[in-house]
Amino acid sequence: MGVQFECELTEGGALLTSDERFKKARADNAAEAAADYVELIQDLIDEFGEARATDLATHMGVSHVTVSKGLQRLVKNGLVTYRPYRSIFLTEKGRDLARDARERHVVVLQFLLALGVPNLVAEQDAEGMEHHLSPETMAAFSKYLESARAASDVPKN
Amino acid sequence: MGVQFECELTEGGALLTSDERFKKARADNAAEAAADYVELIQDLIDEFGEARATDLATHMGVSHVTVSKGLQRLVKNGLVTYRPYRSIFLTEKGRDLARDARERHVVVLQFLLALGVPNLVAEQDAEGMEHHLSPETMAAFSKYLESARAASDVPKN
DNA sequence: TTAAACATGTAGCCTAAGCTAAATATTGAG
DNA sequence: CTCAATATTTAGCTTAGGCTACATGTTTAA
Repeated sequence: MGVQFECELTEGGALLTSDERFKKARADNAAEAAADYVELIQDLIDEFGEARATDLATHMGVSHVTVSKGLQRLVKNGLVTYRPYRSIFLTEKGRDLARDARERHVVVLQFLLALGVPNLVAEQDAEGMEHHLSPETMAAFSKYLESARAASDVPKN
Repeated sequence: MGVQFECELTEGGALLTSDERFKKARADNAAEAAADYVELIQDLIDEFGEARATDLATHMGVSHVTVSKGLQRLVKNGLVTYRPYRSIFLTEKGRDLARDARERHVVVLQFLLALGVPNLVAEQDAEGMEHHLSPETMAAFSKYLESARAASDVPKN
């Protein structure tokens, strides 16, 4: 453990100060909830043509009150617009974030499935992981997926 | 998105209710901080023979006050014992958790490195991911690691 | 041995994410 | 058109994790 610049991290390099990992992990946490919201909102819109607060609460398994406060925060952060008792809309920024989240989700999920992780577990883990992956790791996952597809040689064509 | 039991999740299955993923992700968050603490405490003990609150603060990049409160919670949860102004010790339970966290960390890190993710990024992402992986996914990572090692044919013996 | 430096702790504040209970607004059936 | 069902918001509480400022305990060096 202990990030420190160039050492062999896996064999107990000296612990240095203020590891960036920790800060990163913390900062991510804030963005995570927002990403979950916009992703689900977009999904609901795609599926049913609109997203309502109650639907969000149901799907996320939290109370409608929690959603109400969450939405207020999304509005404050410019990800969402809505009028009381009306449908929820994503802003440009919100749609971008949703698209991003979605793409990551798909890549991570496919990757786990390709590795042989069972469907349900893969879904859960993808949800847990997808907010914590750097572009580099996402790229590595994609690359693996491609080579795995190539290896199994045009599965169905 | 949308977990729902057996469907093809990757091609927009109908969104069902109260996806378990969300609940899981939330519950994980609480345990995550604790795991980070005990892992770092164990590392400091291994490295320097003891762990002090200030060291934790420095390494985690938070204030000593935050650590103070964090430690109080760890004590409350039976992971740690310490006397004011003295070294911090892990309980049996704390050591178990630390060992677990450590093993997971190593596997995830090795896995990412094997996939070609650069060292520093792999460290960061491992930190982000390691608390969110099911036993099944951990097993899949291990399996991949083994076959990767086998493939590169006894790299150095 | 005592004052400075260092380590810890406490008070009090913030945000986020959760909750229940209660108020209010909208919709839809009679 | 009105009343019940449904949807949303507000108030107020909890826990967790941050913070600064300040208080207090411990070490150490002159």
